[in-house]
This record gives sequence, structure tokens and C-alpha cells, in this order.
Amino acid sequence: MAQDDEDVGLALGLSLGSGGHRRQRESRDEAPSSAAASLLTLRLPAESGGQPQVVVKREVVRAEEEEYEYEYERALYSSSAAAADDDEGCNSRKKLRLSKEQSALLEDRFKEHSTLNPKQKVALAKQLNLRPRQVEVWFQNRRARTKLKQTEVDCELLKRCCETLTEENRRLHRELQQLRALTHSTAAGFFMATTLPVPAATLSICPSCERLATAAAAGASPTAAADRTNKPTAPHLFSPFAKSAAC
DNA sequence: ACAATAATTGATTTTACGTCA
DNA sequence: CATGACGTAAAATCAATTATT
Repeated sequence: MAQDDEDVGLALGLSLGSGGHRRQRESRDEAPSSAAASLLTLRLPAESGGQPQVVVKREVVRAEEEEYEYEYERALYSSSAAAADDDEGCNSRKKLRLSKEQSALLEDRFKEHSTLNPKQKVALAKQLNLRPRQVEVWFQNRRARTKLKQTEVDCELLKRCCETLTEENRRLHRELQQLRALTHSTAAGFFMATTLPVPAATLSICPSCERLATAAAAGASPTAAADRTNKPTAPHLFSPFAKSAAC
């Protein structure tokens, strides 16, 4: 923004306060009404005759915000205590400590909505006797905290899920080893000669159609079987000795 | 010393507008 | 004149960081 504006601010001994960087807006030291007016005249194309009503509306809301900001700062700096405070720490960043009531109200509003529109922001700032920018920052930080907390919760959930899956994987590996041991120790013909059910894990060719049982390869998983029958199947309920439903 | 959190900074996205072919 | 592409500026939001209590 114009260096002149900065100079005026310094000459008046007013702090630009927080958020100086955020928007290249006009100087806060200028009376808001004139600031808004100048904005409007700047934005309204005198020659073009265009009607940028949306812009005007937006600027009016912004003007409201700045008007309050201006009032707030005037009140702040007109008080002797604040002036003394300011003298003491010219460049030091003063950290606001919100009162219990302020925090409670902010929390309440955040529960309703995690974001604020400019009007709500100004209204809440007035109610709390804070600058709109402070309310805005609070909401910003609050959103960040919420997100962080949620990330932690999600992380914990994933960790537990991973543990469960690892355990399940181990169990299935053990089961597979048992099945393999059983298969190798038994003659294949044994099953053919008896009426005993064929272990699913050993089934590679479908006895009825003599095709490679896809269930034994890709579809051998219990979920694949469930997909075909539309029945929900939990892996731990799957019995490798159940009759193959490949065909 | 450390945690909590207000404030700052820089980047990105969204929105509205003007210009031009 | 209408329209779409493009550039620009302002504002909103976020993530990362700093500084204070």
C-alpha cells in the first residue's frame, strides 16, 4: 500500500495493529466513512456506466467492519491506560488474553459455525469488545486446533485398525500353514476315494466342470464368495473346509 | 522449560471485473 | 451487440511459523 499511508499512521502515533500484511487495504487511520466512499468512487466506473452492485455491497460490508475497527482503535488509544501501554512497548507484540466470558462466547459461536461472514464477525467483535481481526484470527486458530485434534483421532483409529489387520493376517498365515501341512501329509486320492469334503485350499480344479476353479485362485477369498451370493462374510467366519461354491 | 494460543506471514484459491478479439 | 478467453485485483482461507503468557 502507499507509503504515504504508512507515514500518516506513524505520524499520528497509531499502531496499525494486527493484520497489516494481510490485505493491501487503505490505511486504518483514515476515517472509515471516507475510506469507504473513496473505495466506492474508485470502484464505480464513472465513465463506463457499469453497475457493479456486488462490489458495492461487498465494500459496504467491509466499510462496516473497518468502521468498527476504527471506532475500536479510537476508543483504545484515547484511553490513557492504553496510551501508556502503547508508549511502553512500541514494537512489542502484545498478546491478548481472552476472558472466560469471551472464550465461552467464541466457543459457542464456533460450535454453531466454524466460519464467520463479515457481518457476523463485526457483530461478534462488537459483542466481545474486540477487533474483527482478532475474532477472525481466533476462528482461524480454532479451526486449526480442531483439525489437529481430528488428525490425532484419525491417526489413533488407523493405528488400531492396522493392529487388528496385522493380527488377522498372522492368524490367516497360521491357518494356511496348517492347511498346507495337512495337504502334504495326505494322499490326494484319499479325498477322491472318500466322501470327505475337499479342503478348499487344495482345490484347483472344479470336479463338476473340470475347469480351473477361479474361486481357488483369485476368487478363493471368502469375500469373493460372499460377493457372488450377496451375503456378508466376515473373514474370521470363513472355513477353509467348507464346500467350494466355485461353480 | 514447556504448553497453549494469539498473531504474523506467505501462498493459494475464489470471485468479480475490465479488456480484447 | 453478445460472448468467451484472459489478466488483474481484492478478499478469504489455510499452513507454517513466531512470539507471548
